[in-house]
Amino acid sequence: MRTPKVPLEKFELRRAELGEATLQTLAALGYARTSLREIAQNSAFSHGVLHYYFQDKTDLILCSVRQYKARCVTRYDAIVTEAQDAAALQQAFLATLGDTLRDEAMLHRLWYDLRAQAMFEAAFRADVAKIDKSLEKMVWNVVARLAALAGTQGPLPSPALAYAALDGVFQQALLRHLAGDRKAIATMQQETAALLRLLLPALAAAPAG
Amino acid sequence: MRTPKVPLEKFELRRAELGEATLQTLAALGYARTSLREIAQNSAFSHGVLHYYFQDKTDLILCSVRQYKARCVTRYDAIVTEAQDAAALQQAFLATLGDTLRDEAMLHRLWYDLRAQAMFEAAFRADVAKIDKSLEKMVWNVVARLAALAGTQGPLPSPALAYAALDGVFQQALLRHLAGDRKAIATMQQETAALLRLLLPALAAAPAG
Amino acid sequence: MRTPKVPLEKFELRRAELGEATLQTLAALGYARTSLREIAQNSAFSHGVLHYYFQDKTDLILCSVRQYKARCVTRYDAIVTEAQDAAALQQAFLATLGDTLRDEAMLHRLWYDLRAQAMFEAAFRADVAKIDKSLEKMVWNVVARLAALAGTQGPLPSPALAYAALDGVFQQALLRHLAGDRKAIATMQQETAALLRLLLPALAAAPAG
Amino acid sequence: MRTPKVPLEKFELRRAELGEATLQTLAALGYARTSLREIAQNSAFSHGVLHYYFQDKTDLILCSVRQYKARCVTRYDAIVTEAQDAAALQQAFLATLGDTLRDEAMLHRLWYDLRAQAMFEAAFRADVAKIDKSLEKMVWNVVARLAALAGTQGPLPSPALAYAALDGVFQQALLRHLAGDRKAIATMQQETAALLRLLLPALAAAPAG
DNA sequence: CATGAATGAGCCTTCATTCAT
DNA sequence: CATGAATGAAGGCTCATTCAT
Repeated sequence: MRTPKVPLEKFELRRAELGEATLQTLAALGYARTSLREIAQNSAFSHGVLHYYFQDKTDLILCSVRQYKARCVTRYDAIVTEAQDAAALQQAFLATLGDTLRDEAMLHRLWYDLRAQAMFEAAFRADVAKIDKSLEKMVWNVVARLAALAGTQGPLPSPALAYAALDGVFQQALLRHLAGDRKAIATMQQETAALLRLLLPALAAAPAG
Repeated sequence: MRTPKVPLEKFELRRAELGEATLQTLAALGYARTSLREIAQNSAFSHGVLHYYFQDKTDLILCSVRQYKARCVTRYDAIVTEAQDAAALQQAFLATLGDTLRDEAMLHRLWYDLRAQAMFEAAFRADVAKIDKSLEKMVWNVVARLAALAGTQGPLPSPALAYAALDGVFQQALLRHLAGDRKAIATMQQETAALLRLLLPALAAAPAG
Repeated sequence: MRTPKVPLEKFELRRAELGEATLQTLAALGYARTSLREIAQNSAFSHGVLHYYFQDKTDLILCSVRQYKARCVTRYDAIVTEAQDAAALQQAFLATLGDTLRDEAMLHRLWYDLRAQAMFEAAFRADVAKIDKSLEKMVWNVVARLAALAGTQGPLPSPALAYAALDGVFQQALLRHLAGDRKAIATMQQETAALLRLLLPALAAAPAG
Repeated sequence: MRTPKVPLEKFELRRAELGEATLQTLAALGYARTSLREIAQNSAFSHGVLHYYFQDKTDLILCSVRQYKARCVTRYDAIVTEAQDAAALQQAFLATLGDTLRDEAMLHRLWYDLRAQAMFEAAFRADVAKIDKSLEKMVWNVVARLAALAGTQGPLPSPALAYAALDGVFQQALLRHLAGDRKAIATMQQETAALLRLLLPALAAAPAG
């Protein structure tokens, strides 16, 4: 009871804090342009501290990437739980996707950047794959619930296919949004709606309001 | 503004040659890890000459990216022209997709890398967007022809949606392929087939062999 | 000037303990590659405590060097006391030299390292000189006793010369031993015997068994 | 004939130039305190150049060490050739040893430093061993010639023993000289003379003038 | 034209040292 | 007393870029 925090817990807290600064810097500059000095300047600490809490740059980036995951993965849980019918769920989903695109564009471009880096650097692969799997699960939560609410009878698409296709649409939208396209969000929502109708034909019968 | 005293044709030839070396190096190492020295070493020229033919590193990379486009964009023209029926076209498409994934994985991971860089560096955006548009057109060539051969009656998906969804599937497959998944290609082909059936329901009636 | 509130005895005990850890680390890595962190990790203490017990790195190293001296300087006392005749003393001396080379090679290379450092850093000079003097005395103990037992009549070499020459032979042997030469110890013993015969011609008359 | 120097030759020339700057810096600061930036500052170049001409720090140091050897190894050739009798040769030898100690103390302490480093760093061992062998040969040139001129009848000491013992004496003298002992050189000459008389008893009969 | 020598900023990392707790 | 968190200088090294030849 002398020490308010277990040392190890405090250590992890600081790691998380620095991981967050890393995330912000990576999101702002991209992997290729992010240096440890820049990260430290976006934190309350000197750059020497980074090597006190992390083995090396890779360790730091992986830690911050895991933080990204925790932040993303529960984003759609609430709307899945709360939605009363298919139309409402779809609408909430599209709205939240739009919010994400608008508010977290920086963070999401980082994700696509890191996923691309994982194609080159084996060190990133395991973590990136785990996050991708989590995102797939998250998307599937929505799609499966949507299917249930819409009373889908026929076969469902595989979770992998649903995620890949929806992610493809999101990625294109992000690209256009970052290029300054004002209609990127609205277009993304329309295309996502169209894609959902293809994935779950039952939705087409009861279109979203 | 360089005013080359070389005949302009030769100048462009050299640029192309160096662009090709750049492409190979980028594909092997990724944007973040590619240096001008490395590029020069993968070419027949010295390291200093790069700044004679290119303003700076960005100029060089953009040039090499444009070369990437030329290489990709006609890849599916032949099968569109030659296919006699929907089943044959789909089969040829899936086979060629598989070949691409197997034989040009390096080049394609570079594409995803550069597309991610374009989200950070405005200088890359115009070129990346143009290439993305070309790819979309290329994909649409196939999809539209497939629809025609299958005798699709109802509305077609938008070219943007078709491209985004198919690209999403390809990207996931590339990720798994590079991670060592032996079944990545086969899985990609199955998911692409499933996706095509969703995009063009008429295909489902006359499934590919 | 630190005024320790610990009993002075305990303070000195700690210094000795940390000096020992320093000695081990220096012997393992050499002066140029030894860091305070590494030293602390080879001790039972934390890295911060070093600056409580020592003014700075130099102070710590000097302390550990003095410990080295204490360890070495009595090494040949026993054989001088116990030997009954010249042949036995010489044999015991050579045997012990061999043991030293085999068992304490790490510590001895440290000595040569630190002696070289003293040529650059004035701070080391006084301590190194004192140790060198002690070693000279130690060697002379043996040589002088050997001379007495052999019944040497003529003039003796100076202690400084005897030490310098014997040390030169030892140093060469250590170098070869550390380079992996299996015969380094045996060669050293032969050369030392030859050198002793030159230093004390009386030995040649009654050669060691 | 266009280029006044063969490129490769020019490259080696620059390497030698930088090796020389390295040698000066090492001699001034010692291995543990020498940085590449410091070396560059003792040269006409920026520190980036060092990595253009040398693979890494070890490569640079090894190159400079090899230069040390070339400088040392012929130092006594002239006096061996020119000396007419044993007394003259011994006197010339002692005089040159004294000059060396006075004029090149810095360089010689570097040698002892690097020889100590070789006990820790395997990368240095081969070069250090080769130089040590050259020095032994150089010393033996003198000793053997001295023996011949003195008309030595009995067995000679091994070259290794002669070198080790003489080097031990020189090293002690260097230590004292660097510590400010004004009599270090004279003492060294006396002890060397004494050692030579022990090594070559024939010298004692015809003492040096 | 083309080379490769040279620069200097910047990168990741290590380190001795300080200091709040 | 002792810890370990934090600092900032310095280390080896890479890099895009410039420029004399």
